[in-house]
Amino acid sequence: MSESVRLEALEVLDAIDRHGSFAAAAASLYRVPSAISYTINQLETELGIRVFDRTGHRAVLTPAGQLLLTEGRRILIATRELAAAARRQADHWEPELKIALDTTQKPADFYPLIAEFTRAHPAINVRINEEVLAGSWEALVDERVDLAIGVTDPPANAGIHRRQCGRIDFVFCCAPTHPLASAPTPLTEDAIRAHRALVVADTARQFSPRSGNLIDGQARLTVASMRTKIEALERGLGVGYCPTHWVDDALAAGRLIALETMPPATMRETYLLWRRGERGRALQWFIDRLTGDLPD
Amino acid sequence: MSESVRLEALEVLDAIDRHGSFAAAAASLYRVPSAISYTINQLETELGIRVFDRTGHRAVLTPAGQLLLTEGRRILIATRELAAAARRQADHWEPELKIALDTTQKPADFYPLIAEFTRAHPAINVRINEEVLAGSWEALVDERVDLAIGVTDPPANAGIHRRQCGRIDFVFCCAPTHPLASAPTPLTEDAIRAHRALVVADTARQFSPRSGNLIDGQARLTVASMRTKIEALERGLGVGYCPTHWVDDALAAGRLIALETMPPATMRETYLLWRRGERGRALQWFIDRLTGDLPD
DNA sequence: ATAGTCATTCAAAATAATTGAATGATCTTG
DNA sequence: CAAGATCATTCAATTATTTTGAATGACTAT
Repeated sequence: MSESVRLEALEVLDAIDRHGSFAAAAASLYRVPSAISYTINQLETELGIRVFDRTGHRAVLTPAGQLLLTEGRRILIATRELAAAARRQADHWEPELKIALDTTQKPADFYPLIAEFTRAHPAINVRINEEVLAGSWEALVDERVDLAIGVTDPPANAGIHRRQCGRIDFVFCCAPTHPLASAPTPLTEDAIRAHRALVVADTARQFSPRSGNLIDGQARLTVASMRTKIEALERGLGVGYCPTHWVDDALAAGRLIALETMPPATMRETYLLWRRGERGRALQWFIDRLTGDLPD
Repeated sequence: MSESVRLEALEVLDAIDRHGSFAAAAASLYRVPSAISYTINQLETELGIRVFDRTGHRAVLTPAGQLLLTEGRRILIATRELAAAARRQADHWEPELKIALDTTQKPADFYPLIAEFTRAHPAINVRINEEVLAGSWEALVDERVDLAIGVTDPPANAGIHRRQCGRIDFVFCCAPTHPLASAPTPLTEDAIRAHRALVVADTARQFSPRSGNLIDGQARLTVASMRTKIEALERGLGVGYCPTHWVDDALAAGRLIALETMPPATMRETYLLWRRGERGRALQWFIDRLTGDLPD
């Protein structure tokens, strides 16, 4: 009456099924057969149903017993996993680590690191969000992510720890067919302003969107990611600054051309950000790796 | 050591969280506070971790304890649902009823019946497959479904129970723009053979496909369902027999025209089929309803 | 037929859970 | 700031539950 199904009973049910009889199950659990009968009886009276059909020599599962067995196994597994997860959590290994990756970073550059982590810690889930400009910072503050990688110009905040983890050079690009491609360089702001800028949308939800490398008064085409921005640049839909490592291939293949600007494209430092006080070991693992040998 | 997490402990954890303190939880469980301490201590020693932080006045969950609470609640719910499902199963209410609906039947005709059933038995899942010709029968024999509705010409089989549940009239149809539309009626087999037949593909996987209402030597266009067949007929892609209730609208709207044939279209009886010996109450519910007042 | 296996029952023994009183720590409130 | 209230823990005693072991009857295989 207190609890209708006890894990103990599900455990016994599993043992009976796997060993073929009450007696064999009893042996496998280092108990006596009557103890098995007792547990199954208790289960049956509690549920008010028959779990085994005893008309024959050996007891055989009823359909309801079959259901209890198969679904019960799921519950047993979930329970064991919960115990393991709780122990890991107590050991400061998070069950899940959520990472915001700034769109200036190429996700593929991080795959080897992720692969290494998941190999070492198969039970810990890793989730990667791609974020733009203030999006990473906001996600961190809102506790939607635990670590932000590759953020440029993070605001100062006492609750957020930062560490420089690389630098990014930008280059002004457009398609070879774009009118600006044949303009005299270095390009002035006025020359650029006459053409549509390709902008990756800030993923921040609440904070006022920042704009990076942008000239006031310029028409914009806003896209969702760096990858889309570069595709749009290649198709001549606009112009804009891109991280050099994102456009190396396109520049080498002639799908884009680089143009000097005045003032020149600024180099920016990229930061690793995490909430001060968070001491999860998975988080620490990534921080150590990313500031030890810089992936960029 | 025997079981690392007991449902009892998860229950207590839940009560502590919901009532705010060990003392309040004890009251809600009609036990004494020390019993709560005992259970939590047992959980902690079992897992080898702290579940509550007792530095302050009142005990507060550690991150690991939080994990145990939230995930543990899922397990408690799953366990209660399992108990309920086992009782229903023992009461001969199947956890799920799988129905094969022959393509000669319009699914919409059965929605009210399904709705009535799911309203009366919200916990029982209903799954409907649409099947063609031998497909329903095969799905039944293979135990992929429990009930087949609207099957024509079912083979005799000792293990399969059948009951007539309606009849279907067929009518030979084509688009008004189709060459046959202006041919002299009744159409002879030779006249029909010259034109492509629209055929719904038999969904049987192993048994040799049957063909319904088909003349040998006729070119075919095979489609996946009666709905597709009628759409293809309307677009003049072929000719063929259709159940009258499927094409009423199209005939009335002039999108299809009906043609007499010699020999004339045959009426077929439709059957309800289920495996002999299956006595589930959900199955019986549908059998009773479908043979009580015929939905067709 | 007979020896072996199987599940059950029941009383006894062993184990586990619960209680209640005592304790110290912390919070509330006047 | 002191007094009273609330909180969680401990420990020995009590109560409840589980496990055992021996006896029993039912079935199987040889």
